[in-house]
Amino acid sequence: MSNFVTRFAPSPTGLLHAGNYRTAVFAYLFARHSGGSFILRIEDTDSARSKPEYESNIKEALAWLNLAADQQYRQSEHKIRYRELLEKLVADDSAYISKETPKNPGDREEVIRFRNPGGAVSFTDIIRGNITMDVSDLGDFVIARSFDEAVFHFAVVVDDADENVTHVIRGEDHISNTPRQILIQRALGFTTPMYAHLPLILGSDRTKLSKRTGAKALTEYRDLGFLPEAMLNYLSFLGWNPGDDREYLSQKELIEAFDLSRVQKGSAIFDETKLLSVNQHWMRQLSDEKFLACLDFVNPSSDDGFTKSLNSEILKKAVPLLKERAKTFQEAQDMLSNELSCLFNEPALDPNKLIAKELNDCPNMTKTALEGLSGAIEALPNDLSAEIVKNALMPLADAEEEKGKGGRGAMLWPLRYALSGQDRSPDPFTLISILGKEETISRIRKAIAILS
RNA sequence: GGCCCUAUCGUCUAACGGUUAGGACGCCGGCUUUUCAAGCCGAUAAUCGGAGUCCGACUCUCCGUAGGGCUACCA
Repeated sequence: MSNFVTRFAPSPTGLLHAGNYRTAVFAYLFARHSGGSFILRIEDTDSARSKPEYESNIKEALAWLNLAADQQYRQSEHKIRYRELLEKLVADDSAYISKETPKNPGDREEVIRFRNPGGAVSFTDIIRGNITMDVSDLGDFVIARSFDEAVFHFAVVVDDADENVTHVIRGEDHISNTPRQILIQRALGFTTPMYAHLPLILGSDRTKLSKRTGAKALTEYRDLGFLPEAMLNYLSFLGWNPGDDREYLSQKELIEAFDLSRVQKGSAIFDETKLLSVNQHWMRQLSDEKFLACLDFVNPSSDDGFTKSLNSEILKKAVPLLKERAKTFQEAQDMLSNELSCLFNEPALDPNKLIAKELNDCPNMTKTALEGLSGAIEALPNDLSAEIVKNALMPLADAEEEKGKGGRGAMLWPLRYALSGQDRSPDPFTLISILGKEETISRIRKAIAILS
């Protein structure tokens, strides 16, 4: 246990993207690793732009990632405290009420400005070391629009102090804001917390991730059938690594391994391709039962009922195929509706495709091949595995190979096509093991009928 | 423009003065294979440039260059 306190302080003025949540992940990991606490603070001081739906989206995303906060609150709940301290600053002349000529709609005639003492302010950043900035050119900056409307810099300082925040972990875009916040802390007699400014997450255009440049909201990934453990794993590895060769860590392992001293200084580009492969890894870790459950809850907040219409026995057998092919659950659903639909529905066959290319001048050979196959399958036990089927049928295909006309394909292509009706599908042995003897033979008979 | 931060394969990164500069993802090739996917094996690929310091720099210093951030009565 430690007395470390850190926080995630999003503003509910839009849907947050992966870059925002990466900050939450690091703060959370830091808190849990050190046995400290993690606060969720909703920064809704901009009442015009803050929306309840954005706040609930933030909470949904955090719940999805399994980043539980020890405490949570909104800054709008602290107005009285802000007013009290604002009045104190004005009373001791650290701040003053300033007459303004409004520049933008909504601007006040009077605001509260901080009396900037100027000079150099420096602080130590855990990730970057010492940073010094001349604060003079900031001028007397605005700390509140009125006594009841504190502005970001002021509210942050007050809350961090009141909540005993020891470590401010936030994006690098706040480095330039830090000196003025330190000025406010000094005026209020607060101690300065430790700062850790994280490198930014960039889009493929190498600029800060933003909706405008096409960054998805984090919850979109959830709705696309990504696993939270994959997202957490991927996000943790953006700007940090455990110091060994491990690439896939569970939340528990991440908490154990996390350390701010291994955080990168340079920004990282968000790479969806890599995310996809991490997601595939975690999908494969799931038990078949859990995998099936996820198929119906691509968006965990509601049951799509996707699998209801599918034969459950067959679906169960298809899970290994999905695990090997799909990189998201959305993809898995799509496969079930497309290239794997032949598992559930008898395909329509095109006679021209039934015959292997090399043999298209003699349909009779294909017909005999299918008849031979059908007989061999008939002789198989009822309980089939792809292995058993393969062992039984490959000799026949090899025999065809001996004859030299078209090789194994002369037999295996029509078999696979008769069963799938598709140019691309799993191999015929797997198909047979899933479809079962009866259905397989029925489909082969229909294919033979088409050839006649 | 001013201030600040940053800089290793295409991407995420390892190497905290001494390595043939390592791994992962992707890409490419091969094996396997009727197809697709998977799997296995392999290849290509990087220290931004220039000065220093040092016996020795990816690593330290300085100068460039490039990229990014901030520069609101947004956060």
